[in-house]
Parts: sequence; C-alpha cells; structure tokens
Amino acid sequence: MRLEEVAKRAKVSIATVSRVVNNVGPVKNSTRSRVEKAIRELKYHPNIHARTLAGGKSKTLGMIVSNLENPFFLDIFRALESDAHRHGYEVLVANTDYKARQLVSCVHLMMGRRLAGLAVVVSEMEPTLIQELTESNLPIVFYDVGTPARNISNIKVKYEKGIQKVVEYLHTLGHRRMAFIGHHVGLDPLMDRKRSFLETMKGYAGEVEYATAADRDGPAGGQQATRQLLATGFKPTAIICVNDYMALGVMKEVREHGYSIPGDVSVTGYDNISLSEFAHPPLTTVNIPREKIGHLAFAALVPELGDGHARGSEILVEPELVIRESTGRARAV
Amino acid sequence: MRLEEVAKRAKVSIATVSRVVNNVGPVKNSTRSRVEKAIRELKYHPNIHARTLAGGKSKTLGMIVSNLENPFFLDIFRALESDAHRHGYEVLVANTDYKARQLVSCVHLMMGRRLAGLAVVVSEMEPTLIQELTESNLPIVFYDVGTPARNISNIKVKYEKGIQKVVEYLHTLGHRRMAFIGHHVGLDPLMDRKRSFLETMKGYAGEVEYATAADRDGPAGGQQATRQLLATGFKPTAIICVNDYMALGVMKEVREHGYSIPGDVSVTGYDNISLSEFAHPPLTTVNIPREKIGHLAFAALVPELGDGHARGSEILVEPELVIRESTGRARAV
DNA sequence: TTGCATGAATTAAGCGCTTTCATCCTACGG
DNA sequence: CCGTAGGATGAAAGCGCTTAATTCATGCAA
Repeated sequence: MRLEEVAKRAKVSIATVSRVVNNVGPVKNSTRSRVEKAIRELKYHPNIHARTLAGGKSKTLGMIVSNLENPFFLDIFRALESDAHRHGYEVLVANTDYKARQLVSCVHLMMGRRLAGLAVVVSEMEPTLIQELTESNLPIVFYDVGTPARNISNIKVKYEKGIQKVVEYLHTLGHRRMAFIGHHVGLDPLMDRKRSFLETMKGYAGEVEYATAADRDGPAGGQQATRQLLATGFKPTAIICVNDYMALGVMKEVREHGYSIPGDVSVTGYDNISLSEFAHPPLTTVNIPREKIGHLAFAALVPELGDGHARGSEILVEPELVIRESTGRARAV
Repeated sequence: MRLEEVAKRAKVSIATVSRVVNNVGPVKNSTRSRVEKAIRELKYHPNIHARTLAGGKSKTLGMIVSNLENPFFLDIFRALESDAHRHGYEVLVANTDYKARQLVSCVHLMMGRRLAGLAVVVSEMEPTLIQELTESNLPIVFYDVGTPARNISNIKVKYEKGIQKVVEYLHTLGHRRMAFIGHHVGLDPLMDRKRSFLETMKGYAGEVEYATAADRDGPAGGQQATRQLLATGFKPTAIICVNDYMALGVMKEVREHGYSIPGDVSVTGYDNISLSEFAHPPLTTVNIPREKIGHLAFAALVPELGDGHARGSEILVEPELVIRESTGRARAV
C-alpha cells in the first residue's frame, strides 16, 4: 500500500496525500476528506523508512541501558517513552548486559537509524566511543558516564552522597561491622559507589570493620555475593547494597543463614525501585528520581519540546534517604 | 557519511562498496580490503532506512506486550531477542498497558516499519485488528489470543490446567476457603483463568467457599485487590493469584493484616518469574516456560532460521506446578 | 475586461541504498 | 595470437516518501 494508490483513489497527486498525512501546507477541506477516506478504505500506513529517508529527520529516539531487567532502567525508559509519545516520538531500547562491546554495537546500530537523539544510560563505557559520539551530530544524553560537549548533555547523580547518608545513618544506629555488596567490579560509576563506601568507612577508622563482595546484577547475584561474603567468616550487622535489585537476593541469603532482618542484620538498597516497598521487610533505600531523570533526558534530547535545560549542559540530581523497615539498631555486641 | 564517500575514498563504485558491506557477490580480495579500510577510517554506518527501502526487506522483528514491567513479558522478550540477535535480527518492543486502543496504534506503527515479523504477546484484543493482520502479509505470532491463518501462528498455554493443578493441590492441603485475585476484568484470556478457577471451585460445590477480586497488574494492584477482598469480611485460607507479579503485593497486604504465610494463609502465583523465588516466603507458582515461548515465537516468525514448526500452526505449551514455601496445610478450623 | 495577488494542487528532484544488467578485464584453450 | 568464458566492476533504475519549485485556479481591484 503506497501513497500512489491512495492518490489514485482520491484522484489527487501523491504530494497532496503526503500533505494531508503530515498535516502540513494548505489543503482544501473537500480534498482533505476525500483523501482521508481513501486512506481509511485502503488501510494505508506510511512507510517509515521512506519517510525518514526523504525527510532527513526521524521521530525516533534511542535508549541504551545496561540491564533492562533491573526495574531501575525500565523506569527511566518508561518516563522517557511517555514524554516521547506525548510529542509523537517513539523510543527504541537496546540492552548491553553491562558489556562494553555490546554497547559499541548498540551505538552503531543506533547510528544507522539516524535517530533524533540517543540516551545512554549505562555503567560501562568505551573511551573511543565517547569520542565517536562527540564527533557525530547526534544529540546525546549520558547518564552517569561521559562528559558534556556541543551535542552531549549529562545527567549525574551524586551517588557518593547517597552512600554517605546510608552509612552515617547506619553508624548512628550503632552499626560497627558493615559490608558493601556491589556488582561488576571494574565499571567506573559503580566503583564510585564502592569507593564512596570505603572512604566513609575510613572516616570511622579504628571504630568500624568492613568488607565488600560483588557479583552480577540482580537478586541471584546479590545472593551469591552474600554467600561469598559470609563464607569469609565476617559477620556484618549491616549490609549496604549497590542497588535494590541485588538487595532482594541479599535478604534471601541473609535469612537462609538464620539471621533476621533487621533484628540481626540491617540491609539497605539503592534506587528506591517500586519493588523495594514490596520486599519483606520493606527496604530502606536511597531514592533516585527515575521519572525525573527520564523527563530530563527527553528535555535534553529535544530541547524545543521538553521544558527547560539547554543541550550540552550538565544536570545534577540529588539522592535522598528513604527509611523503611529493613534497618534497625545494631544488636548489642 | 554515505556509501558514496566511502566509494570515493576507496576509488570504487558504490555498488562495490554495497557488495562488501553486505558480503554478497564476487569482490577481489585486494578491493575488499581497500573498501573495508575506507569504511573503518570514515566510521561508516549504513543507513538502515535507505537499506530496507531499497532492499524491500527488513531484519527487524516487532514485539508487542501488555506490560513490560511485568517480568513475565520481559523474559519472553529477552528470549526472542537473543535468538534474533544470533541471526542478525533486531527486535522492537512496544507496550500497550493492557489497552486495546494502544494495541491498535502499536500495530499500525509496526506496520509502517515493514517488519520481518511481529510477535503479539498481549491479553487484550480488538476484533477488527485480527482481520487487518490476517489480511496483511506480515508474518505474525500470537500468544494467548488470535487464531491461526496463512501468515499467523499461535502459541497457547493451557492456563486452565495450571489453575486446576493449583486448586487441586490446595484442596489436598485442606483448604476450603479460597480466593482468586485477578486483574483487568474484561480481557478474554484473563477471564479464562478466572473462569477456570470458578469451574474447579464448582467441582467442589458445597464443600468450599470462594471469592474473587481484581485490580491492575503489579504488586500495587495485588495489594489493592487483597485489601478489597479482605474488607468484605471473607477470610480465605488460600489466595490464588493470576500471576506472580501481583502475588508480591498480595503477600504484603496479607501480612499487614497480621496473617502469616503460609501459617494462616497460603498464597500462590502463576508464571514462575525469577522474582518468585526471592519473595519471602518463596512463592508456590505455576511455571510457564517463557524462554521456550520466546524461542517458539522466533521460530514461527523466521521458520527458515528457527528450528522446527511451520508458520500458520498452533503450538501448545504445558504449564507445571512449582511448589515452594508460600503454601502449606490449611489451619485447622 | 485585464491584471495580479493568493491559495490549491502538481511536477519533479532527490534521500541513501540494493540490484539488475551491461561492461570490462584477464586468463585460458585452440 | 585470437576468441571467449567468467570473474570483477560500474552504471543506472528504482524503493516510497518529502519538499522545493512550479503551474493552475480563483477572486478582486483597477
């Protein structure tokens, strides 16, 4: 079904049909309705490829995430998508599984699609990629990684601050043996969080003991990391997790060792995904405003439509502590 | 960056470059490497729109789901995507939020993309849509809805059978007051599950009491539905949920009423999403082989690559009971 | 009546690629 | 040494659409 057949049926030129489809330029009402009728009757759907090829511009945004399974990323995607749809855009997602190589191939795929913009919400990075993207003309917004440039905006969260708040809160509750459960050692932004944990710990030097463990993202990874941690003989009274999704698995393993939460061990997450509220006990965590991040991303990619924030800027987002029932006073030693 | 610039730099025609890029037709080795060098140096990425427009065929599959947030759908997507990637295809997801209207617009969007195939994994349906899709030439695979046709395959799960197994199992444990928590009344396949519950209940007529409640998909919906259910004064000893994702919220609400699981109330889910294992207590559920479904979908859409199953057929999948710790003997009356 | 704005519709030139068909070598048998 | 098969290339015709530039009506002032 092509423009031409619609044109023939409505007895006009294809240019006219194109105009009514796109709702641009002057078209007499009688002609318009004749064309619309033909479109309906023939069930015409414009070929998006021909359209973007001819028009040179696309109404599609791309988004690359590290792990779509982690609700954190999904939430950002949904917020971005909702803004996008409101303005007639579509969003394409791609997943990297935290692998830099896959990130590169995702980006190349995206470049081939001549997108209107690309949101890169990942923890891994490939140095050459940053340069390649900077050189391109694609509007880009990075979350967590990258540096601002002519066509690149950055959204950053003060992760360290969140971790710091968590640690201080736990310290106040009397915890002196803490552990950090992370994932994917070697990824910069994730290291930041661990580093922040370690530094805050050093602030309490002499006073506290601590340890760290890591495994892949997700409940299964959290469980595995916890198993390793506890196997070392270290007995933390509080476990700080790099994100909520892992914390779900951490809690399970802690319980399987016969500890109660928060009676024996306090557990904290990070992100405040909606599941954290439905965990048992509900998880103390750090809220990252994912919805806001999605909106900011859209605004950065399509500045003429999204409200505020010019392209090429750096945007900071503040995390905030959410206290629920997975944390409590440290058991007296 | 276009084919032409690569051609100029490698001092060949664009036809030759195209041949190298697509790895078709005879090209002298020396020429090939010259072209490949030029491609690398210029960071050329083919324009996918021009490509599918000219070639007339696409290497993109579409997938429409009801609620990407529910891990059930995400798992199917990931399985499909993994097969797709292995064969050089991409997958586009779209979400309907269980709304038939959104389903229609998703389908139209997909049609405009001239996909290689479309997987429709939704619970809602629009009768005219089925016909429109049947008339189109797009290879399609439906999950749970629709009827087979020339270009349409169907994957169906014997949901009723799963529900039946759950109910019988609970009955064996002595449960005589059961409730069904569903979602989105009015959607056919979901009604099936509820109907199956009601029919099995009738099998125990006189012997058992039962009730039903419903709210939107997800933990929050499960919680809300449970609140309503318990507000009626009905005191079930077992709650059967339409899926695991809702069961997460159901358990929370049950506990907030001071009941223990499974001591006072047994809870079951459906789907066996990976989170069900990390719930507390781990959820008794019915396994739906989502990975297998994803693979079947790919095989149905691209029969020449996927192993087995011709297009236009109907495929049945068997659910199976998974007993964990959220169910136990009914408390003595 | 003629002329000229103005609005409505058409013509035609690409967008960047694939693919057929024609062309050009090169090497080999006669 | 020539003819020619066949591999390697190039030229050119679209794919279905957008968008100038252009033509064609129409109405109104002069």
